[in-house]
Amino acid sequence: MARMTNGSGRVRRGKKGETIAEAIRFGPLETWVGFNLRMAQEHAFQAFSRRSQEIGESPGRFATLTLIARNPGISQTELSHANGRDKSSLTPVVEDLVRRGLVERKRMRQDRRTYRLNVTAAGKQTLTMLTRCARQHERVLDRIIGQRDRKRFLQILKKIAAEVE
Amino acid sequence: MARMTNGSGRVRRGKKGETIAEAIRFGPLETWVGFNLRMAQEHAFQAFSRRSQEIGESPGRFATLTLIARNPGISQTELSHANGRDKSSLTPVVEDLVRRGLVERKRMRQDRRTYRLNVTAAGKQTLTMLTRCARQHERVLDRIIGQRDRKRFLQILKKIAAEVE
DNA sequence: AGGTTATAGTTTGATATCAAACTATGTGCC
DNA sequence: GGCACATAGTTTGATATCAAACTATAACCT
Repeated sequence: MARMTNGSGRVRRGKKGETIAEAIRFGPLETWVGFNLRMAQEHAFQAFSRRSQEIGESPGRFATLTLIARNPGISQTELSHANGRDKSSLTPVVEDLVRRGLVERKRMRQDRRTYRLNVTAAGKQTLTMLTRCARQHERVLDRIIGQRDRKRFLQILKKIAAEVE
Repeated sequence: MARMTNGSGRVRRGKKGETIAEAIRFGPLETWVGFNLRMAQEHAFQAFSRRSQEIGESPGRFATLTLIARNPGISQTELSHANGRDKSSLTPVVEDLVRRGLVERKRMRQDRRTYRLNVTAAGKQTLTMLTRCARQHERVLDRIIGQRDRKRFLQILKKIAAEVE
């Protein structure tokens, strides 16, 4: 008795110990963009995470690798901005990518503080696999969103990232 | 010279050391929902984080407190599902809320494994402040999204959270 | 009743992230 | 040249999160 079958249900007991199932009330969260944005992101990320783990890569590596590939010689600070993370978060990520031979890193001549990052041949191979995997993920999201609203939806996401103080 | 003024710019040097500004190329990331969802969420969260820190609360506490208030006697597992987090993440959060007297926690009579959570009077006061703060945040997001698209946008976010495998 | 299985919550260990302090270089200005 | 300041990247310390192992209780089955 009283088996929980899904995550959003709620179970209570009456006076005689009988099972009473109730829906969770979300109150104002129901209509707030912030909360729903977080939930959507979290679920989408988890799904992609499972997918990319199948090919043995952490999901965070993907955007990083793509950005390096598309911007040969990019510096770590530029990369961290493009990727929306603090530069300090990038240190271990880049270290790992270099150690595994996916990315190569050279000091700049003119400015010996900064590194130039480039994807190696092996990195390109990995990126190809990751990209395939990301495309599958995108197809799932596309089907959920629907072709008609997709473009507008993307625009709004970009607008939020750009404009929220 | 060569001062970086914003996050998405890229600076390079030519052969004579002159400054060349370039835009970051996002490649496929540009049109992928997953990436843009993450960026939007991150930015929105950061903004709310700053806002809620002004009243001395961590942003994650907000959804938790709202859900307890709206579902008196909710258990930790139910709460963790509603909130989209693992139950183990909730342990320290609830501990902290209880310690600070915002939430009260009692064992259930019929099932001595589970707790019932309730918001205290002090918790309600804090929640009022947090809610005000969240409403301001929502107004900012609303202005960015636009009244016309808001409803559809929310629907899609909910759909993603619900349906992505 | 008693053993097996399920569930609620906690603990533990791993990861990712940020922010602030730090090191090393570079730039601007006198 | 030399001092103040800016910038690139790293280190450190704090937080949040998950997943798996653990504990205690409870339910199910014979």
